[in-house]
Amino acid sequence: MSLRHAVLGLLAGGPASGYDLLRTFDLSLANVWPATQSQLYGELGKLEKGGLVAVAAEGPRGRKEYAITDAGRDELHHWLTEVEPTQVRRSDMLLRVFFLDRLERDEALAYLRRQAELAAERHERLVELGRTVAQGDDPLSVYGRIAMEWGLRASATQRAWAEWAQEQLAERQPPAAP
Amino acid sequence: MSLRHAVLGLLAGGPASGYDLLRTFDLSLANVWPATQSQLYGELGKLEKGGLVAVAAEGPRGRKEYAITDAGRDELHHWLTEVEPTQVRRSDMLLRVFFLDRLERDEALAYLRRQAELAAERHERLVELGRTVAQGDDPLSVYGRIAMEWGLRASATQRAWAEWAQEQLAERQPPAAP
DNA sequence: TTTCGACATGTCACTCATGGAATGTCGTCC
DNA sequence: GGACGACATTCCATGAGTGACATGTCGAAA
Repeated sequence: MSLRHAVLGLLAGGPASGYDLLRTFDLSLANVWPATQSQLYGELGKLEKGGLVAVAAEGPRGRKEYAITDAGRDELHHWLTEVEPTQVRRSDMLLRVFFLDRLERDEALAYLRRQAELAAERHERLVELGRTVAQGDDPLSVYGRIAMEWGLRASATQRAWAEWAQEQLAERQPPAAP
Repeated sequence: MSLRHAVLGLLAGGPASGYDLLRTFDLSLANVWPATQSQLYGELGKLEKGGLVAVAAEGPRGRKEYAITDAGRDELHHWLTEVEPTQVRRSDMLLRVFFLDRLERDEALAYLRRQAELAAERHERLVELGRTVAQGDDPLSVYGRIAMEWGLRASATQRAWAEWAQEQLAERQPPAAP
């Protein structure tokens, strides 16, 4: 439901072709809203049919440059200011936690340890990403950094949680004496 | 992809009908993996066809009580110990952040303020939930509390982030003098 | 000049998820 | 004994996401 708004949001920054958008997705939005070719081109077609975007120019290789229309701008504004974000709830990482008692104690601890590791890796990757890109002062970089900060805090939180959970488990069920 | 494992995980704790599972979902797993009737019954059918669960007994009103099979237990164990959780990435809340420069400053601040509010509400709801249920010492309660702790920390983190982001915005673009 | 990589769009088949509706049964309370 | 709420399953339409495949063009370098 939100891909259309992601497209509108990007086109609000200037006209672009499907191909352009695809690269922008990979570069900046991939972490919060990945999209495949088929989805993107399909969505562009639907948006055009709905009058929210229009073909502004045609280039070589069949390139079609899309531009946002006034109707599209209205829709984007409405989505940004009036539609409540749906909180993400599905997490197979947490789902597994519910079933940790189906495992041996060591296996359960290993699982939590692994989650701490993964969170640490994700954190590291974001720090790295922050060093290489998004140093600019342009709006997308500024807000990109704010979004990235979310990722940094989230991964740190997850790591701390996974370590805390290991302690809980260790305290609760001390291993049998040899 | 994980609904099947959620079902297997629950059935590993004892046989149950689709209806039973549905209620358990609503009570305990709803926060990490919601499921609808149609999905659940569909999944049970597929699992039975695949030999991972079997009808253990039939009751009144067409009730079919399903039990996990050895193959199902193997699959569950495999999923718990060897399959890496897919990190959740889609977030329309963060997607909007990228487009905040399309808004007036006040609108952008209002958006972030609202996200802080929502996080605080979610936190409050979890605290409340923690008071009313999950006081037991049974495995599902214990691990349920660990999962809940994740939610508590995540919502606290999100709130702090949204407040930080407001400050960033306020510092960066001081309102024009009157 | 040919060839190769980047540019560029599009389709298909499949699975997952959502939400709603239809259908019927059992037990209990009045 | 009738009405009602809880129990219980199944079907269907729609839309979103995935991944693979198909097709073709342009520019530059070897």
